[in-house]
Amino acid sequence: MLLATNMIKNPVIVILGPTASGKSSLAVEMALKFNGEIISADSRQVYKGMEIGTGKITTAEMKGVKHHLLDIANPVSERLTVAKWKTESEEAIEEILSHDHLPIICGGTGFYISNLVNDFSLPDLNINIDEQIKLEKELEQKSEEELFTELIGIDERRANEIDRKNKRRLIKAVILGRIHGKIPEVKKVANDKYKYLQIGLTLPDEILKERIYKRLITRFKEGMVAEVRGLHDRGLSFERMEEFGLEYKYIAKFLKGEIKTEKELVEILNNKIWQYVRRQRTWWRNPKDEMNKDIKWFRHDIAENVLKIEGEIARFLSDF
RNA sequence: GCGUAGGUGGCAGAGCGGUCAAUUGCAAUAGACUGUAAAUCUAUCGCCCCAUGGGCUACGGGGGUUCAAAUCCCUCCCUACGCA
Repeated sequence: MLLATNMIKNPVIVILGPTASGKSSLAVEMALKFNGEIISADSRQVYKGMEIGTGKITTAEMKGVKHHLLDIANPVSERLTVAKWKTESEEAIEEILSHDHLPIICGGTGFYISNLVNDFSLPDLNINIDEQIKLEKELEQKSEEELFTELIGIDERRANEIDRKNKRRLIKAVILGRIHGKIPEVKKVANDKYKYLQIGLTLPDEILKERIYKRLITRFKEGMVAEVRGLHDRGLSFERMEEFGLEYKYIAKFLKGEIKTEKELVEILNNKIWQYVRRQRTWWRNPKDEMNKDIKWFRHDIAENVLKIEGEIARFLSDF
């Protein structure tokens, strides 16, 4: 019985790891074994119509397992952020638990997972996207120094810890400050609702690189460029695509003619995806995030490890 | 064969007598991260050392001018374009 009670925390599984490490299929496998449902923790797969470019799981690959938080936002008119994702994911967890299924968070966006698992609090921004973009454009005109100075006036604590060379963060902090005044200190709330088991998937560099490359080629064959072109035809600006990064950013550049050949495009993407993998690894390596220490890492190229993971989950569940 | 423009660090590409181990971009490596996170930002990036300093080898090869050369001269090799 997994139903929430006041006494017992509920179990939530997290499957994380760098891109192309095989998270999605493992999550499905585990969901089938443990009667689970999957919640995607991917900052790009939340958008409708962004399929091949995000490596989104297909209906066939889901094997009947219910997936949450895919296709919940319109990339043209909406901007999904951590706060929204956190709220939605918690709702999904509750829903899954309510019919006695096991919630399995699966994804590569460490920032999102960290916010959920640490249960960081984020007040409602309460500003619509057009207003926000207008403010961003306005603040973009200012220098880092000016932004920093304004931030000190609003929220000294945040100013002291912020990376004062990172303009985007400064702008966001100033906007938050203008709306909310001092931003409450972020701290880990003692999470009394859920108990998490975090499974990390890894692969040796050479194997991961090869997988990334092969997957890239496959996706080109599946019509990734056409998908991006189609999105653009339906109103998704190249500017916005560049903001999405990776596949969308560089295919947009290709369609604009800034990247000349498909060969060049593949090469650039291959590098950029690898750089992304390294950023993901850096995130999970960060010792300041206490929850990182609890991640149980498994090499996904060793067949027995799937059984080990299964055992790990079974043992974890036996405590509830 | 003649003419012209070039040959610079993994790549692209600045520098054109000293302040150059050499601007910058990319790639590479490490790191940060609380509201766009696939984004954004930072650091390192010839070799060696008794390392906020010192030594060595470097700007196609060789030679020369100069106190001093990636930068000037000679010569050889190579590349691109033009003319034969």
